[in-house]
Amino acid sequence: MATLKYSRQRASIKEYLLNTHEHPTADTVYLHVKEEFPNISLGTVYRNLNLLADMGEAQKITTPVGGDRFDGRTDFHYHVICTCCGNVSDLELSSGHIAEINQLADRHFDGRVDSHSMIFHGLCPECLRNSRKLS
Amino acid sequence: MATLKYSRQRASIKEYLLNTHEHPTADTVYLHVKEEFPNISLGTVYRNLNLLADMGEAQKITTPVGGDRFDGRTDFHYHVICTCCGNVSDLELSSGHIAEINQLADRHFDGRVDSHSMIFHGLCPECLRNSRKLS
DNA sequence: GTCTATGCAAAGAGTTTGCAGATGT
DNA sequence: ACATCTGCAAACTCTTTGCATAGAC
Repeated sequence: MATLKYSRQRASIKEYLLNTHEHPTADTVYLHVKEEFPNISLGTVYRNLNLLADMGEAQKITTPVGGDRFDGRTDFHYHVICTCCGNVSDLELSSGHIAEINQLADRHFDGRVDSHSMIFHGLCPECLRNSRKLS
Repeated sequence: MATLKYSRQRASIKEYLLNTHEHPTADTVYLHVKEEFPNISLGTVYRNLNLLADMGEAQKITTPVGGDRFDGRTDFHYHVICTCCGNVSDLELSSGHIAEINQLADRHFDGRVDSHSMIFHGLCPECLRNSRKLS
């Protein structure tokens, strides 16, 4: 089995993920890390994002539109995609509520339900404020 | 605005979606409809699947892995992806429960939550039975 | 006859991968 | 020294699109 070896590129990618709340796409990560490593390639970014996700040091967020997004937070939480501006915000529910959703589903299913991935749609705080001004 | 015109290809695609529970990918739909229309092209299948989804006569299911899947059922319901065989099963929750999830999220969010898309992970009935035999 | 839908093939977005050389341990 | 990681580019998967022709109304 392959041993993981340090790389400045991966460290930079991880640091960026930990310091942003933007839930960037791979391409956004690429453009950002490119400022520190002008020669970095998109392939390297993808390889490291997938590595981090596999190690549980980042989360991959599958969205219905556009590319996947990445999150440096590793604890389980949800995301809200703003139907107005497209931004992705974090949303916390207690682990009790999370487990309840799985149990609820499991009770209504012939097989077995272990987990779920859910993405909410709505308005981010800023777009909500703007929509109120207009009315 | 463009008027929708009948086409045998679209009718066949819709009929297939209504008569299967397999939640096929576009490619699976293509291979099936090809039996009736050997010259049909994948582009036509995609165009019609998107048309049906836009008209609310089918649902597009975004999955974390592999291509999107399509469902002829138009009422709101959930899906379970089997982590063992990859099949997609239907799962019903009452509209009360569905609304409750949105309200729960809305209460914990600064912006506004309108809806959600959720996919469950677990074992389909068949794989669950098989896993019990082994233990 | 007119406008939409089709088949085809090319292009597009997003992502992965093979390889030779650079880098970490 | 040796294994892993990088940059590059090509390849790959899934999906959309432009265009000439066939089909619906």
